Amino acid sequence: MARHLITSAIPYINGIKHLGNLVGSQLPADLYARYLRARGHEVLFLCATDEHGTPAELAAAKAGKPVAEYCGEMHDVQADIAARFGLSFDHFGRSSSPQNRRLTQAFAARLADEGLIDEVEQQQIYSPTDGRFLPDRYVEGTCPNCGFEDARGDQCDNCTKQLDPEELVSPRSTISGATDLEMRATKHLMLRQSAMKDRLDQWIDSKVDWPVLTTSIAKKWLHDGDGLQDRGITRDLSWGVPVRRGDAEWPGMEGKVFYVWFDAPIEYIACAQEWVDAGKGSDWGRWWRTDQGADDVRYTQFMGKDNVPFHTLSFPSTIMGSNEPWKLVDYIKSFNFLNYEGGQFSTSRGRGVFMDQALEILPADYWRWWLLSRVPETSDVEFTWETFQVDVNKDLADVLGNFVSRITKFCRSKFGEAVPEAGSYGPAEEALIAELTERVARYQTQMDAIELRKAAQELRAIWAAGNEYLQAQAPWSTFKTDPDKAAAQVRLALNLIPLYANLSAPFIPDAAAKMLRAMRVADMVWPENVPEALALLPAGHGFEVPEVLFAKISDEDRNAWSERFAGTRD
RNA sequence: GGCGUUAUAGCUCAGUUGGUUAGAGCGAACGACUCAUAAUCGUUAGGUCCCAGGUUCAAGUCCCGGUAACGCCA
Repeated sequence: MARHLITSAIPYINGIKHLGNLVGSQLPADLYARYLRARGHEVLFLCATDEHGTPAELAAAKAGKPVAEYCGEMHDVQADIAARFGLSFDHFGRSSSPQNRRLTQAFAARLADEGLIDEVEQQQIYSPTDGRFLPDRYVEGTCPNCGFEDARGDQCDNCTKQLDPEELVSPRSTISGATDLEMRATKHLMLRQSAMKDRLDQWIDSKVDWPVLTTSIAKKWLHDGDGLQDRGITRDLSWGVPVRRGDAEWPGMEGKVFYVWFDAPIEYIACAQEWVDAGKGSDWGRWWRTDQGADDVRYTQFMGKDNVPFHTLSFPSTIMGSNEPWKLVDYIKSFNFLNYEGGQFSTSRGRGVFMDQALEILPADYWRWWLLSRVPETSDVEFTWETFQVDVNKDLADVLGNFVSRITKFCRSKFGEAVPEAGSYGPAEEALIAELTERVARYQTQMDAIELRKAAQELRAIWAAGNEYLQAQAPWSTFKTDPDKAAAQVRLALNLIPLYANLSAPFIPDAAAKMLRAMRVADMVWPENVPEALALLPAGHGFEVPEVLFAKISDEDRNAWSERFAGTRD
């Protein structure tokens, strides 16, 4: 038994995430966490909402609420949806927590003490009326390119030209409408990532078993152009972690906050503290401090490819640069993007399926299976309603669901609702047991390696093996000539159900639970020994024929959903 | 405009450090079975691995050029 720390990239607070966000981090992290727990490992699986920054302020303003209140509400909404998707976080924290505030400020102080923070002066737009500096998105004006009057500070929505806010003709504040804007000098903190370059380079080079997607992105940022650049870690906003040097004031940094990308990954650590403070655990140090036992922990991070630079370079800069005994990540599993019907999922345009909508139309297991079995591991992957319908109907309804249905109903009609006793296993049964032993071993190997598509493929083959066995042995024919032999065949086939449930639970936890309930098995137990696991249900053990595990998706449903999710979010 | 990614069967995707007849699932055709959610099981067909060069005994795999699609950035 080992200890595994697992974190998923933390989703941003402003709104409900779509399936592309889900499949890129939280869902595969959950699969891995569930699998490791099932194998008897000690797991701490953490996630949180990423709450700071301008988009949160804008979303709160749009909702007409104070930003803290807005974030609190959205956190609860996201936590609820995550739970309904079966995401088994040990704690779902918040980057705006007091724990994260303290920790972020402490890290900044350490980095400054280590000489890894520079103070630099920059010119930025200031609004005397609002009494604050304005980030790009808080400035609007006339586009210098096309004359559009409501161009934003970062981009003109009319001609799509990318802009700098000072280029705008007659710029105004979007907060107050004030037009008396001026350029003022302001001081910011830069994290000297360039000074960490060689250490990071060696570290990344040592990770020969990491996915190519992860290391290639890291190396590109390390070596492209002038190499790894220093990064501003402060912003002129009010919503965020106030810039302080530990417990002390930071002269010249009054009214500023840390940049969201500085404090967000630190939340991985703070989240473990929140977990303890919430009374769910007793010791976070043994997970995060190498001087408190965390050297024994294997730490795995899950994220989409857009997050890789921050997790391979920025956050490690913070950890390494502190020269304190913090746990560094052992393995970074990164994913490509999921596309939607020939284009991108789009939060702003409401294109694609969002987590809440997904659960309105189908149970979580349908989505979990499809997304996890085709997770974008090596390239971007395309979601289409047609393939979703075909894949889910085939795998879940026809192969797995129908297997459970056919064997329980056949047993009920010929032997009653209990495992039949007569007969004994012959060569065909031994061959099936041997095949499954081999396949389960392969399945475990793939899961251990976090090769998720291959693992799903093996699991599908394990399901199909039951159908192949029944088809070849045909107990419905055997029964006419040799009822005892048919009884033995049925006994083995019934025993496949709890085996399948236990193996499948990381992918489809709800259906797995239903299968075990129908077979009157109380606990999930991983089949470490397949022959023993296939003797779990003794002769005479009662069961029920379960409800249809997976109803099929009809063409009408598919067409209706395809239309509903094509354009704007309803 | 700059940078990057991708290009393999009708569809969605695998193809490990270059090494024998290029794989899977779905879809299609045909057959078997009739216990089951008209489900299952088997067999078969289908590919100039985008185009054009190059390196090599050997290229889907490496290099150069082109084309196309997509993405990112200022």
